[in-house]
Amino acid sequence: MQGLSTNRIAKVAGVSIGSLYQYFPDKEAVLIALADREVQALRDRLEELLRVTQELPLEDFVEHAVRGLFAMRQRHALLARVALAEQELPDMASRRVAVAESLRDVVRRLLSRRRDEVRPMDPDVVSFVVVHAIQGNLQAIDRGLEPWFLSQDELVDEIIRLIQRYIAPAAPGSDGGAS
Amino acid sequence: MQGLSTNRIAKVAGVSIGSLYQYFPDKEAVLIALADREVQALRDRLEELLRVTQELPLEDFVEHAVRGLFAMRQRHALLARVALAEQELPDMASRRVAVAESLRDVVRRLLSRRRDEVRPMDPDVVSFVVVHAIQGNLQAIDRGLEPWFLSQDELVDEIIRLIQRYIAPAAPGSDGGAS
DNA sequence: AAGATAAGTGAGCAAGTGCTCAGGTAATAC
DNA sequence: GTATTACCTGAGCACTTGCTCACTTATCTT
Repeated sequence: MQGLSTNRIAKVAGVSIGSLYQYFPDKEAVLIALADREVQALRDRLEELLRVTQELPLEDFVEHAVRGLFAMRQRHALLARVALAEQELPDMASRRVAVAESLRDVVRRLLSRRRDEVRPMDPDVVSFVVVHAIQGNLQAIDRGLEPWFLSQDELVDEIIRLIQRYIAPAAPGSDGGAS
Repeated sequence: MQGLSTNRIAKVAGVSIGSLYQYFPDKEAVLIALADREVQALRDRLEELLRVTQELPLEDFVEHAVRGLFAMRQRHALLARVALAEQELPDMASRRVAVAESLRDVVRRLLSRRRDEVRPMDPDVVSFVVVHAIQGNLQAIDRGLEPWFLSQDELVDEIIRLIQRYIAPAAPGSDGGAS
């Protein structure tokens, strides 16, 4: 599994496989422990982001938040790696769900604090869409999918605009009125 | 590699591994052939989507396009599966890039045809952001990440709204003026 | 008919995986 | 010293993987 074998993990950790298996029942437990450590760090960062952005005006707050998520994503490459290995490790899936929930929860709290500055919305639905719209773009960026003529900065700027326009109070004319 | 072994592929295809390796030099070639077939089908569907939506009013067109992409994604689960295996197969990465480019290209053509109905935009940047915002959400949905209290339909509706608000002509008041 | 060419087969190889277990080492107790 | 206890080690197991190659089968030629 692409350089995440138990033998390699043990070697990198500086112990023998024997020792590794004295502390963990199986490989899944090892990966989960690794992931949980990352997840905790990620949660701490999110809390900090919440604290830092809550005093900013709405526009800057969105910008700050998106840039913060971007920086976090780059830093937690290991988590992404481990999460990918999830595929066949069932208990891993729940961790991933938990991470997504944390993210959505933060966004929901961020948005509900500014309830009167944004359009009326269902916070659950909106936070879901926001989080995964951002994630899809960040994923594309750090997969190297952006074409050579677009810089990362331009794209991040545009993602910020996407979110800003999405949560902005409804434009007067062109509202989608259909059920 | 989770049920995508050469032996299994051969069995499913109804031939022996020996025969498989008479036609393909190695596993990567097999996967690429599988992927290319899917990619072609996907491209055809995209062209059809372009044709079908071009007469619709802007709102319906966005809705139709997003729903179309959603349906496509579900149908091409194999491609996603193979693309995941890309991880360690270098030549696979370029196929994935090509798919992303096709998608962006279609969106760009869709948008540039309605240039006067939407806000002024850089078509490359916008199509990138649109495609990957949608992809991030669809991915989350078919990873089963949506919470139990949100239905898929609600989410798809909201994704549609996200795109509509993003490409809509600028609202008069709250435009992001900072460079 | 026999011979030549092409197409297909699957046991088995080398390499890698997750994991075990007989044995080693070091500290403490008597 | 000898036991007891605690931790640690890595050769090696059972298994899966991508891939090979001696061999069988089918098709065509004369």
